[in-house]
Amino acid sequence: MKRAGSYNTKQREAVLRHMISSGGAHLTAAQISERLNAGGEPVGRTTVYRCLDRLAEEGRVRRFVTDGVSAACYQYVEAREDCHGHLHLKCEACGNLQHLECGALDEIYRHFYEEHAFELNVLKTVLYGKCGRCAKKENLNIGGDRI
Amino acid sequence: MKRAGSYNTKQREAVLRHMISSGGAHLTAAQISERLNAGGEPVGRTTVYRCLDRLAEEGRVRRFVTDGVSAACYQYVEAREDCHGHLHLKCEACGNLQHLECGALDEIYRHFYEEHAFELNVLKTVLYGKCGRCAKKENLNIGGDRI
DNA sequence: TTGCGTGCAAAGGTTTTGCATGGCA
DNA sequence: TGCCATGCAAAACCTTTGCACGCAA
Repeated sequence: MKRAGSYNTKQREAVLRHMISSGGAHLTAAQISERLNAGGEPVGRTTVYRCLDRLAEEGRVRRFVTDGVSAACYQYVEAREDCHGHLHLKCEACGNLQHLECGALDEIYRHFYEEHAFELNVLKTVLYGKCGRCAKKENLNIGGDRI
Repeated sequence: MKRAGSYNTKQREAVLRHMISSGGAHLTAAQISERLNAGGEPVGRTTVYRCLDRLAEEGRVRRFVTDGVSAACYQYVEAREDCHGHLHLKCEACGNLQHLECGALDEIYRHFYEEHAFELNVLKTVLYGKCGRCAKKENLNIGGDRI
């Protein structure tokens, strides 16, 4: 599964291990680098980018972009690829990105596929809206505009 | 529908007019600025960004991010009222943007709202995937990758 | 030894911000 | 007149690249 002529290095292992141990968390390259540095396994930002690039190429990690301004997020992909995984919900108010893991999603997929002949790409799709906390906050005090 | 205390300027009109006349094309801020300059209606890049920000806020324009490295694209959104409660499906293969009009959507909204406390923003959300035509095509001849 | 990997610094690109000027109402 | 808008330059930001050095095999 390894690219021919590639070496195993501590840094590469550290990055992969950190992705795995973070579960399905969304991490930026900078976060990964910082955490590894704090954990006593320093890996430069450049190297983190390069490792993630390769991992993404191999399909072990997926890269996604929310708004294009903040940094890209990387997420570990469970070995099982054809499990539907999950959708992502991005709150436009607080910027929080939340995983949506829900049994009803299968039904939604099926609906799009059967009724609209559309194969939803879960990896790329991000749903935008407002999370419960922010919606509540906005109802309490009107005029709290945020980016 | 205008923000209170906003002025109409030539630049803002020029940007909006250009978006409208470009149909549903995907344009970057730089492209818009260049074309307007070439057309004798100079609008600075900064201003283009600010106009697009506001138009996106008003829902008249949609902002797309492809990879987070190249520039974001902006696209004019038909201002029809009957487009209000519709999701958009974007085919990653042929690029076609399809309006989704379906009674089941209400149920989906309600599901997100009640089960996940998430208010879906229909204006900004685009579902990515593959339309029926392209999925069928891909099954016939393997290896037709497109961006 | 060979050649890939690493990491610093710098470059490249997009988007935002500060600030003085100009224009709408 | 009072704001808001504009646009230049510069900043902020993420990501990539050049290059010398280090390390895996």
